[in-house]
Amino acid sequence: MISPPSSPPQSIEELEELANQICGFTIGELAQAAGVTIPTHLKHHKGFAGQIIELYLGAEAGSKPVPDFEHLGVELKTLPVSDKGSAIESTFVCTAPLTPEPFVTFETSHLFNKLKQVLWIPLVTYKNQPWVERIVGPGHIWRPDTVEKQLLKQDWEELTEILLTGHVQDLNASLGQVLQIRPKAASSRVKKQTLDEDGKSIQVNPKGFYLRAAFTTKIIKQKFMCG
DNA sequence: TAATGATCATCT
DNA sequence: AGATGATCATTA
Repeated sequence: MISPPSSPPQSIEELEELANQICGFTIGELAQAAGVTIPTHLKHHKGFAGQIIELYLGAEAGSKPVPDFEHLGVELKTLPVSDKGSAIESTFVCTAPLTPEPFVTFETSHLFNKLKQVLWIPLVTYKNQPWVERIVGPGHIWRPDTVEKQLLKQDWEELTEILLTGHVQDLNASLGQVLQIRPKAASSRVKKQTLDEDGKSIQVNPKGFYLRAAFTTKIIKQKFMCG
């Protein structure tokens, strides 16, 4: 049986090798082999699958606002996909600053820093199957191509402009072609102080950047179309 | 408190 | 069924 590595991968190649080794196993099998207690419901353990994958790929646990494999510049994302290869959920990228710093560009943004290089791990989910049966699919490193980068940049600039000008309250998830901003908090009752368009202090629900499922579906399918 | 890992629940 | 808004656990 397979077991988690004792140290983080030192190169992209090592990371890809680790990803290859867990391909084909289910989340339940990996958790069991690692001696991790398997929760009954995902509702109270939404990050469980992601954390198991982190364990097997040698990612450092933690909540730092930097890529998972900082020394490699690689961010790790698990993505639940249907048996047809479509993303089932949107993908959280990072917290959206309610008051972005002026002069930060897309290229220097926290968001792009995380999306420069992503190791996508598809988790194949069949309908009505328990989530522990999700199968680890073939992982691959993705770097946004010219078109993808331009789409991300457009959306980021549009959304950041709204934040910069204090129109946070006008934001909703329908904005953005490939990116969107949605609530990211323990509940809608959680509030954070910021300023509105007139510079008046207001309280709003914290937000995060998410990649739309249609966008991540294309990324995952590229792997199978181009090899 | 604010960042990480995300999925849940509801509405259209 | 897809999209939007709400929510859950954990760590520093």
